[in-house]
Amino acid sequence: MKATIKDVARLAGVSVSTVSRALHHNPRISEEVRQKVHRVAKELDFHPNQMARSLVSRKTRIVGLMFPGSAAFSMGHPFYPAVLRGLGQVAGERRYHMLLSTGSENLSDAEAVRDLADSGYVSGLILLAAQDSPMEELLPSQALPVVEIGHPPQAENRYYVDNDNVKAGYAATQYLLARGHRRILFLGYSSRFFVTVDRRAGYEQALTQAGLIPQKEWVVSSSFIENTTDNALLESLFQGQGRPTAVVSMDDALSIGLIGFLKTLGLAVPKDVSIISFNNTQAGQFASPALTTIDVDPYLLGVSAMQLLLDILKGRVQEPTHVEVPFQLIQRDSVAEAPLP
Amino acid sequence: MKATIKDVARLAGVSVSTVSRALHHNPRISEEVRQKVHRVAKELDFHPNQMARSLVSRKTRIVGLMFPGSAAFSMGHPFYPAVLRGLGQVAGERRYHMLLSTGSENLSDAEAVRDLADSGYVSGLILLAAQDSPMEELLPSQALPVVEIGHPPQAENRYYVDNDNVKAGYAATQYLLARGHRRILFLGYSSRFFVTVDRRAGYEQALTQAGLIPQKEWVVSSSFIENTTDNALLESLFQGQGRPTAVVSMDDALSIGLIGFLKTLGLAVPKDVSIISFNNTQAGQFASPALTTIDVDPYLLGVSAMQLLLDILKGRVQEPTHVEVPFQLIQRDSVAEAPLP
DNA sequence: TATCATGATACAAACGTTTGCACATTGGGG
DNA sequence: CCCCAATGTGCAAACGTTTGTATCATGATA
Repeated sequence: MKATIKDVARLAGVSVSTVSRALHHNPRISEEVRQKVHRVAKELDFHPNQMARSLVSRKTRIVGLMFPGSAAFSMGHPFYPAVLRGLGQVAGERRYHMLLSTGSENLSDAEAVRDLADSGYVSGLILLAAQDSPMEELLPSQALPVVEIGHPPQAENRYYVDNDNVKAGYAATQYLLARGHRRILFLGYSSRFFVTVDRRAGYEQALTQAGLIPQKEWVVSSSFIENTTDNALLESLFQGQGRPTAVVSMDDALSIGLIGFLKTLGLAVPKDVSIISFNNTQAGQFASPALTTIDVDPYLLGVSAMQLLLDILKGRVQEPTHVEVPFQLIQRDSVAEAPLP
Repeated sequence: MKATIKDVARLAGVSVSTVSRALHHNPRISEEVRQKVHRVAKELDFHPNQMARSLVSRKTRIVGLMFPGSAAFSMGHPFYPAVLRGLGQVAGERRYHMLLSTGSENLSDAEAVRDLADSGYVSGLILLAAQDSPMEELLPSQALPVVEIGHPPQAENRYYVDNDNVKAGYAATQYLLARGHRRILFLGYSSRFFVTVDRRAGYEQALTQAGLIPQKEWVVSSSFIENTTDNALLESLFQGQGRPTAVVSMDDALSIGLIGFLKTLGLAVPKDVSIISFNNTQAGQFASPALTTIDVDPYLLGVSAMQLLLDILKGRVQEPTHVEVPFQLIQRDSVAEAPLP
């Protein structure tokens, strides 16, 4: 049987309320009593019952985590474990716990969020908002603070943490332009993803600024796994004279797929085609050639998100804010000077 | 402000206790009242306060999850997301939630488990017990049901879910023996992992039964990333006449590393060396050659573990049990007939 | 010596449920 | 017509905390 606050009170020879205050370092308690209470508590291995505590305080020390398409699915990409590491680090330090959205197969993201909120177990929510989803309307109903990682379209009155992906897309493109490339392809997964949209804006901004006109046909999505029609499209693009000499690719996995694909067309990276990539994964580091890539620092994304949420819960943040996490361009071997025209 | 049971009672014109019983389908409540209560509850979007509920029932609808070296770290390997998917599926169906062990960097596995148990938030624990760890002594103190995935050395009075890894090791080795191989190497990560130990036993059993004598020097561990000394060892083993013609490799990632490594030695898979692998990852499926591998069904492992734990919590399982999850040998292209001697 | 401010502690209500028990209503059997 | 079983409801205690307010010493002030 676990020790309760009453046991501590009895053994310390004080009242229950005194124990409570002593453990909370309330200044109204004398140093002497405070020490004694702490000693007894330790002796009994007393841990306050969180349920009772939460019942009166109307708060828990748990935050809900919502990964797109349920945690288990997204974990396939190294980005998410890294975010999780950041989240867990801060949560652990501040003695919070993390509740995973249990992703049943037949449960939409929005339903999963609602479920988390309704459960009553969490005091706040962290949403990995990779793509647009209809969770807007149901959040106000529960009065739960929400921090999003990756920012939603209309983000004025939301709390979120993100890279400046427009700037990142710009930087990547600029890096290629500076090396003489003029025919630059933009390769992403799907325009449903926020990152794709933002980085594309940066890409077009850089092109325009260099006096080039962004071509709609040169913005392509593919996954190199299922979708053979996309690959046919890519194949036609890379045939012939006016082919791209460089690619801005939204993810290392995509880039690695691309390298293999280009090889089948007789094109070598970076000799014939340069690639600048995103996400700095281990796979990209060991690929050949090793990928020049932009590290968006998912760990820091996680750290910042959890810090922001816990600060909100503590009442230290009032107005909707966002935190920008810096990215870093990592030079390796997948980009070369553009071949002479 | 959220609706409480009192609001429902008032609006339904009955007492609080009647509402409680009505919602729990207590037979003492008349059908008429039951329906009315349910209607009002739905109308108010009433969700019972879990804290209050847990306070009296001394139970929560949360189970704690403990991944080795903290969730975020282990997620790098596709095995764990798959397990998580299974766990989440069952938890979701049965309206349970999952609390992640928040892995601060400076927190041992044992401490993390203790933290979970002490938190008071969880009613049971699922431990991904990949390797030996000193969590034995602290579990009895808390009266928390624990289900382990992957079984510990002395497993008599524990609940766990696992493959029969001895049998799996035997089957893998047998598969090679049946194709004429006699010089078979066993390649693992580290003998600290339970799976390595068990499968090795199966491996040796198969060899012995075929009239061969297991060689201690032919049980090697490597990771092909950091550890160059292991690779030197492997290199010497694969030089010269009496080299292995086949390998039993504990993981697809290891096998893929091995294929590349052998290539540098001028040896081709499966022509010169056959490989049978474990874990049936996507990487192994797309590797060249595609890996012949044993699928240990991590999803089912997760499903079974969560089912077992929830059944224990429901009081439907009394005695320590274990569940064996079947594995499956998937034939692809990394194993060939042994070359003639 | 009586009064008061000060500091330390205790009392008791409240949080939202569940559940053992008491109570009220009904209809049937004696 | 009375009693009793059966059926349906309500009362109130309990779960383990937190916290506003009351109480109690103590020593200083008048």
